[in-house]
Amino acid sequence: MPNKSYHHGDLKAELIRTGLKLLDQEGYEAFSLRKVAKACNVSQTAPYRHFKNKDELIIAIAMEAMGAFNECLQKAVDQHPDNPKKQLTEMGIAYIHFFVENPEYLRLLFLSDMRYKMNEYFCAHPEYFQNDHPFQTFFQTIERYKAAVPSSNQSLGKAELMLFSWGLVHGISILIANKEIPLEGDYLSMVRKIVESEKFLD
Amino acid sequence: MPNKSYHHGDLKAELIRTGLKLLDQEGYEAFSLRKVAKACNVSQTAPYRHFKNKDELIIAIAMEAMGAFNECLQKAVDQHPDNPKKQLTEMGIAYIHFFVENPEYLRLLFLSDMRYKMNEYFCAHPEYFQNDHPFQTFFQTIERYKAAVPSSNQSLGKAELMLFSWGLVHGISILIANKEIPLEGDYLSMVRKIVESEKFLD
DNA sequence: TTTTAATGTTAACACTGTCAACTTCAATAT
DNA sequence: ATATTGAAGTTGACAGTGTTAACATTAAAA
Repeated sequence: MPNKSYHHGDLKAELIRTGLKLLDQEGYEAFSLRKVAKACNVSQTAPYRHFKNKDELIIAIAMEAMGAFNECLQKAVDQHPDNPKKQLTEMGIAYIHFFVENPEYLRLLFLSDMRYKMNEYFCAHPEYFQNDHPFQTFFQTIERYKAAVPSSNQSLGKAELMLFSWGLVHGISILIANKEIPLEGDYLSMVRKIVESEKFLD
Repeated sequence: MPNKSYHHGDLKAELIRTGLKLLDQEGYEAFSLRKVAKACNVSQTAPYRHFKNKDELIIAIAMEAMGAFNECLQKAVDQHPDNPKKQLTEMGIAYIHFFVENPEYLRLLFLSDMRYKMNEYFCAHPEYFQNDHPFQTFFQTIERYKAAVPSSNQSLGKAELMLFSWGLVHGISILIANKEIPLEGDYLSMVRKIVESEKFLD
């Protein structure tokens, strides 16, 4: 039953929710403020009462997506509380799995122009960055691993290991999600082989 | 000296050249057909005599960029004709270096919506894909390496090694170029350490 | 020399983000 | 209880976008 009152009640939340759905359905480039407004049965300019401009709405949507992504990583980590190495590999696999199954999230979070604007936003709001940002989850997992297996990859410091493992799963996610690389068969088993490859861990 | 005649002479080439410059200067989202036309001293709709639509111009521009990128990879490979392993590592480093120094190329070639349209284009024009596409350069280098060092990474097949090494340099390029990861110091020496890390080659 | 097709132009359309000005209405202050 | 105010909605307008249709120019082919 549509709320026919002049005031909507919770437009801000519905804009984010509807926006995420539209972004998922129609892609980043086709995304338009007016469409979101229309989908919420509200005038073109109503969103401006809740967001300074289009970018800020997209950033809010991206925050939602970032949270979901981070939860996914954290869950993988939490399933192996006493095994830092397995935490790292399972988190890596979860990373790839999440983005291959949700390619639109990948574009929103990392592959669109929004990425640059979000970086600015994070600089302006460091408190967010320090809490449940995937970067932190990744970094902490690396630190636990390095602490638990001090002999590991002696030639690579913490920063290099971070760049190595993050870069690896990030790149693989994109290559698969964007169909950059022709793959036959089950990508997940390939990914597991790679990520667990003893050649790069331990 | 501006060519004042009604017909331009070589508008198509100038559109691509000017377009690449604008893309580089103002970024992908700010890029507009009308601006390119204006920059070429030509009416808004003149480009439509040479390209079916905006996408086709961008694809043409991306082809140029793709060629430059592939040349860069090929050059790195050619500098070590008798050392397949060094070919692979140096190509990887060149890969990262190219995109970190030309982040707008990275966006154009891999991070924008254009990526998807280009994939469709490649499917329609497989002859291009088979020649000087970076994918081929990468794949051939992997194959030479695998042939030269058959014992390498026994647990990983050619497809997995491809996904591993390409994913690694691709991901690292993006993390650095997009400033996703805070880096202090010289990124190139870090990259060299990682890519040459004996843990993942041999 | 005539024809024609390639290459240019102008005018218009629908769509976009955004602003200014106006309206409604719930909550607060008197 | 009533007046006021400010948050949240509206309409209308503007400049910029991609794109199409109709027309103009001119180099090359017939």
